[in-house]
Amino acid sequence: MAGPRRHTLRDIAATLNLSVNTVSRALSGKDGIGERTRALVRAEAERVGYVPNSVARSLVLGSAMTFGLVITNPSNPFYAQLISSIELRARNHGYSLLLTVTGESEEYETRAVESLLRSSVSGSIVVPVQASSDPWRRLGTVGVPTVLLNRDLPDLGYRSVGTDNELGGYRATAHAISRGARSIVVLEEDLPITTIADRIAGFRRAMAEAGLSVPRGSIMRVPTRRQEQAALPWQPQEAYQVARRLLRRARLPDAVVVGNDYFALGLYRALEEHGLKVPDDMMVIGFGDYPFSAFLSPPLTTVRLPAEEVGDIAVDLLLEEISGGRSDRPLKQLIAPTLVERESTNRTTFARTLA
Amino acid sequence: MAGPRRHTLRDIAATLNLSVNTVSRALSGKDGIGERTRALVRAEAERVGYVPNSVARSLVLGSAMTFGLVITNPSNPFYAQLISSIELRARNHGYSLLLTVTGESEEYETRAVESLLRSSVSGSIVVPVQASSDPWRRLGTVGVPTVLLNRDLPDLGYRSVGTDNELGGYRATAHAISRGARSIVVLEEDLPITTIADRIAGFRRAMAEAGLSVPRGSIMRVPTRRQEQAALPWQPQEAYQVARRLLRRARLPDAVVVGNDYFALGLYRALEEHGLKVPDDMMVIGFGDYPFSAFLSPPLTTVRLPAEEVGDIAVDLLLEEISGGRSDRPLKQLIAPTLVERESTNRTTFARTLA
DNA sequence: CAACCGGACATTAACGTTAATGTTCAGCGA
DNA sequence: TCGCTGAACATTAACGTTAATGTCCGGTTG
Repeated sequence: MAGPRRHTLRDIAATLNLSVNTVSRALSGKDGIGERTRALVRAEAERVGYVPNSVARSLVLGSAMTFGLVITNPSNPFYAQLISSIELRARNHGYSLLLTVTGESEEYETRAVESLLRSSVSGSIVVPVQASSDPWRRLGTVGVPTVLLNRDLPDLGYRSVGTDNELGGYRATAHAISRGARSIVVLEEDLPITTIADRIAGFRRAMAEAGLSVPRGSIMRVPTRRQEQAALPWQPQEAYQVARRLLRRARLPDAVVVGNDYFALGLYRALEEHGLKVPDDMMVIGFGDYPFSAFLSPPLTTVRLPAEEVGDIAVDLLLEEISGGRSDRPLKQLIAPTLVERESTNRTTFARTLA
Repeated sequence: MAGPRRHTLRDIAATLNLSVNTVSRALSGKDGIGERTRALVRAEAERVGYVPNSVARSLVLGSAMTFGLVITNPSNPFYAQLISSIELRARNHGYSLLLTVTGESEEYETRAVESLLRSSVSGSIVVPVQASSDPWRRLGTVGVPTVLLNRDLPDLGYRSVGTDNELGGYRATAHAISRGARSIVVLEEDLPITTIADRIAGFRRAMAEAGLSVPRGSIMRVPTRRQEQAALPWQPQEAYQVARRLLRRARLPDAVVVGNDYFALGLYRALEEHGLKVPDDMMVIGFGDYPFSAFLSPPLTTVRLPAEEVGDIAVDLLLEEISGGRSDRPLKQLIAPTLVERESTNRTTFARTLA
């Protein structure tokens, strides 16, 4: 497969007895070229199957027309959708996508920054592992436009897009309350990211507004696996373990709000093993509206995240940042998620478990 | 964020009164440089935060140390895992990943090829949309090493890795038969790819070996959405529609083997609506062992695909192709999938539906 | 002591493209 | 007819790096 050498502008110039510059201008449609010549050049380029070398182009133009996309875990359906929508929109604007997967590992994240700098990407869209915002600060100092995706690093001045997790947590909780829940437990991932803190804040706000107390043990944490293992479908299993601990309690909550729909799977399993019915014995509210959630038994009420919109805005923000145009958009953009009501909160009889 | 100009080798050379070449050699650890000088250079590079420009490097070396990864749909959990494992291994070998999403669209695929050529990737790993292998032939002629992933294009001489779908289809079917199924229906995606044809071939082989007939209507097709919509979680819904058609039949099959676990979700729903129980009224065998499949109710018996192994081999094959080393590996590699037995085929009573 | 050697660095060229600046010459007006 | 103009092209430089040669010089060798 070690094919023939690629044809360059110089080759075409040589066979047509033209200068390299003329060929370049002819092909890129600039003026100052005779119509006859242009046609000749185009024909020859076509004939030899000329493909412009965008590495050389990048070097002289100082821009690689490439975005760096740094994602923690493509196996998270939300991120998978983000990848798709970002790739599509970036390409529509002429940019390619350099993908890096960090797997929630700060070490990989640091390396990713270095890699982005080296390849002189035009900009980068990043889901930070968080905890430390230092690696990403580096990008800014060197002048790489950066947009934070889904998770914010407030102490950097970067633009960011994400879902309004506080609102999501609020809506999930308020919905449960409106369906009669009085004691609610939250199952959240154990990561130091704004996303999760926001959701919990929303939960607390909804509880407070309803005058409900949030006793100790209302927030349960599901441990996170990192690095290589992050891509593995671990989440339902880990959530299942935590759910079993929950179900050993003397007093069970009326509803459980989970941090993502994988957790709901684990919870469903634990409930089934305990002979408890959703929603009559316990209501479950998910987060993410994953592809399977509408098809669970019972179908899962969940907070739908506007992945496509978030991805599109991320690209738009980055494009604005690159073109340097001040925009009327806010620096930090939060898209409101919507609650999708399904059977897992459709409580008909109110068979409250008694202590 | 339009930061300061990046420091180059020339800057360092100037401040240290050295030649550019010396600085380059000092930093890249080549010999012919005095220890004192090397230390000086390294210190200065550190001080100014020097980052090598890999675009320039790529230009002179003729290799961008980049792989093109062309995937149809990241929202397919199998591909999501492939992306993760390929990215990890590629990066471990010093390669970056240029991601393209085709969404099963031949138009996007053609554009992707052009884009790969332009960016002079060192090689590419490709899930072809298939039907036409022409765009990919182009890569070969220009000398871009290419490995086909998961779907083969037999008429090109490219290396390929994938799962042994024939074996997968066979094992799924044979398992159903071993659990007492005599009439089996297959639900497959409506795509002209080897993957699906192979699975069906495996199904037929298993049926033939058991002396069972495959009447018309045994293979049902689930239509595919393309392009932008390909990322959407459409599959369970479409499969549900097809499953409803199936359940209107006078004579229902003992088992249904589906082309991917999303389809199983749609089937579960349709069965539940018809008041039919899995596995006692009908057994279901999935394909893919998606993250949710172990947590369905009942847990889904399914064919597990060795995503990580396939991804790793894809990278290895590409590396071999690039280094030009003939290897002892076969050109086409098929990894055997394994059957994961769960409750959806654990038939205890044999309540065969009668016509 | 002259010739040689090799370490340590400098100089030059090259990668393929684009941008800036030159050159040529036909056509035109004064 | 002379000089000017501008279209159509050529030439040169530049992007930042690496590779191939060059040069210098102190030290070794016969």
